[in-house]
Amino acid sequence: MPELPEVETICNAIKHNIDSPKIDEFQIINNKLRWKINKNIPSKVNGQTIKKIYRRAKYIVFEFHNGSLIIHLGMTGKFRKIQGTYTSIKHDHFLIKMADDNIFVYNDVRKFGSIHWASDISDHFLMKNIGVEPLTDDFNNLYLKNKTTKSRMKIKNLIMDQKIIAGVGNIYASEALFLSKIRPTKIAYRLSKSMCEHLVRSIKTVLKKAVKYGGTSIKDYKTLDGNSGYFTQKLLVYGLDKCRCGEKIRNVKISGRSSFYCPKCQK
DNA sequence: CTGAGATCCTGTCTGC
DNA sequence: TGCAGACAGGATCTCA
Repeated sequence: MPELPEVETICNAIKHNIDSPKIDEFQIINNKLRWKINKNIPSKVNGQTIKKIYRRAKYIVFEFHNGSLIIHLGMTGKFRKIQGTYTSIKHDHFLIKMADDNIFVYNDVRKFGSIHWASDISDHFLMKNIGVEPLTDDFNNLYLKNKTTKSRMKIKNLIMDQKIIAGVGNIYASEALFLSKIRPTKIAYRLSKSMCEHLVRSIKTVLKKAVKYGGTSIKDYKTLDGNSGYFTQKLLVYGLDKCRCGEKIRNVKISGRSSFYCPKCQK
């Protein structure tokens, strides 16, 4: 899926593509997503004004006075903006027609995405166990050291755990570990204090940079206008054959996910 | 409690 | 060209 930078990019794109924040009509096209789309959503949001659009972890949140829409893009979820008449294409799931005549259509090939209505978002099951936002001060050396000290997980799994850090996925986990010179297979509690500090810095650096470049496009990710992100060209290990040091990059499976690292640069 | 594996679904690519 | 199998950026659930 889109990870933090991609969701942030899409969130910003939606914000900037809304002239009037009032929703005319929410329409369910195909309710089969990760969780069936609740039939009551239209009655909650039709005619309502969006107070705020923001990202939390990998979720896009539309906030209203009476509650929030929580959207996850799964692996292949994307929005496209159209104007005028809606023409359906394969794998469309729902659309949000704004009063300003813009229509945002959600399309998801693999159906791993989701949309929920929550009257109280802090209480929602998808939200209440989410960990710290990595780009805030809450994510710091002390926080990561506390988490790693008592964990026997492989460090890559730990930083991808949404209950611990919100928004880091498979690509940026590999990239951050490369910057930190730590192997993805290293057991969390074996990280030294300075390794933890380096990792905190690296996660922040890589995410910020990816946001700046509009995200990464490996396969399915597209921003609102159909463009791919430019961070793809900035990747240092993910999906690459050769490290900049000349060494061949290894691709190992960790909990079933491809994990790239340079055996020479990462210890 | 922890951590690993199966699972949801479709499209694309590789190899025979 | 056909077809089987592997694989894809997520995260929840089940089980040991």
